Amino acid sequence: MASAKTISRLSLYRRILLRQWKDRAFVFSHELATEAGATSAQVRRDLMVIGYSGSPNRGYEVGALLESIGEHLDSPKRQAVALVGLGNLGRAILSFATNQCASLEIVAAFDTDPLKTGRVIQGCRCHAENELEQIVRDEAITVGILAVPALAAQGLAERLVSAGVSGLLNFAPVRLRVNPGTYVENIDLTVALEKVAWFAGRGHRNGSGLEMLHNRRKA
Amino acid sequence: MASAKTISRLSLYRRILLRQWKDRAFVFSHELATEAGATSAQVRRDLMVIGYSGSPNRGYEVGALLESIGEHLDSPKRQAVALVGLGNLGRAILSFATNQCASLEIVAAFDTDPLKTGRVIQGCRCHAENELEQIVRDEAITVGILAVPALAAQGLAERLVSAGVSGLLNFAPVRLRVNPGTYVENIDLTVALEKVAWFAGRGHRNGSGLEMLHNRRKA
DNA sequence: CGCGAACTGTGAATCCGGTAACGGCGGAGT
DNA sequence: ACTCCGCCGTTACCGGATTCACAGTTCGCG
Repeated sequence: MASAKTISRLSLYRRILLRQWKDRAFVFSHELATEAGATSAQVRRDLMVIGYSGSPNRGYEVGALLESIGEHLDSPKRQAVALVGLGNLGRAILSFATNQCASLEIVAAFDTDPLKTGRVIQGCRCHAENELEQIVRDEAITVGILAVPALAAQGLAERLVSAGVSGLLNFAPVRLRVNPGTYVENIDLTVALEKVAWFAGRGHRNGSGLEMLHNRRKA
Repeated sequence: MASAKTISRLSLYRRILLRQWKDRAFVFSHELATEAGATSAQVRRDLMVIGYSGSPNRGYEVGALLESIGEHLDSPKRQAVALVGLGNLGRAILSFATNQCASLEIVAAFDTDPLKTGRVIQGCRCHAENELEQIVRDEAITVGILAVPALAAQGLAERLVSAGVSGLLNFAPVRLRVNPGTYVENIDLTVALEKVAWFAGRGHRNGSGLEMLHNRRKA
């Protein structure tokens, strides 16, 4: 049905619409495209997937489009998210995510540091890690964010999954081994940095044919 | 020649080798594969690209393989990196990157906060942003990391590029418009989180009988 | 020394995603 | 009302990336 790439782009389209065209009536595919770093054909095709139709010569009606994207991206019920690890990275994620996603909420954070456990940081209560299973079950948490050192990641991932989490966003520089049926998205800073450095040093082309995470400019 | 995906995986292979098989003599493609979350065929393909040959029934010689990867990933000269933005995210990146990459070094950081400028944070000196062009030129910085708010990102990207940077790692939730020839890698936390949530909600679990949600047609 | 097992290297086939292209429609101008 | 223009929806196509499959090679062993 909808591929992961399409989902990513839909999320991006929504953010763009909300940020700068919330009050406009209509928007064209090529406008969304230039703003998202894609082509107009790609935008149209993504919107075809979600089944929303614009009108010729007018474009897409912003309000209805946003609603339609929401229906396909957001889970019918609100999804609860757990953040594991409250170092610099964890706090950065917390401040990013709190205001951003409508249907997602970080309802609990975990850390081993006794200076942090029990306190409320950026509106989110920090618990000790031995309470993890309990709270994940009680709050019906389905998504986990791992912002912990590499050595701790695998064990915590297993605990999260066995407590009911089915989606993981992993910042630790390790490939997690989880049971099939669990979705893992890895964000690997080291790899990303080395990739950029490689292109900066040698290849002088922009990332074409890459996923939308790469900017694409036309001359 | 080598695609971006291959570069990413090579970087990952190297890290895996260094972390856990540094002292072993030989390694098999399927071992690297399971550790990297890939298939053995993929590993062999990637290693074919860099022109390193293993020996049948033995596998790849770890030391020589590491060296060969290094020749293809690392720039002949050491590359200097600038980090712009020293909020939580910036500091997290700093601590990640300092020990990790051999041939990359974050030589300067920038922030607008006068409490930070002039100080040395995690072994990296923090400068005011108006010194940016000067320092980028003096240090021959080729890679920039943007860990700043969305509104500031585009302007800083342009300044970095015009001062000589040719690769950007962008954490701001904006698609940068830069001149062609500059490589941009976007890391978009919001999009990543929404993607994970989507898969967690409508999971791709392998069991049979998962109901398909149908697309509403809009008139 | 020959056999079997296990791994590598690589051409071929397949899969996937993105782009081009074209028909259709709706509003604007005359 | 008719025509024209621009944009949308959709299909067909294309190129890259991944996987398959198999030949080639090396080592251990009886």
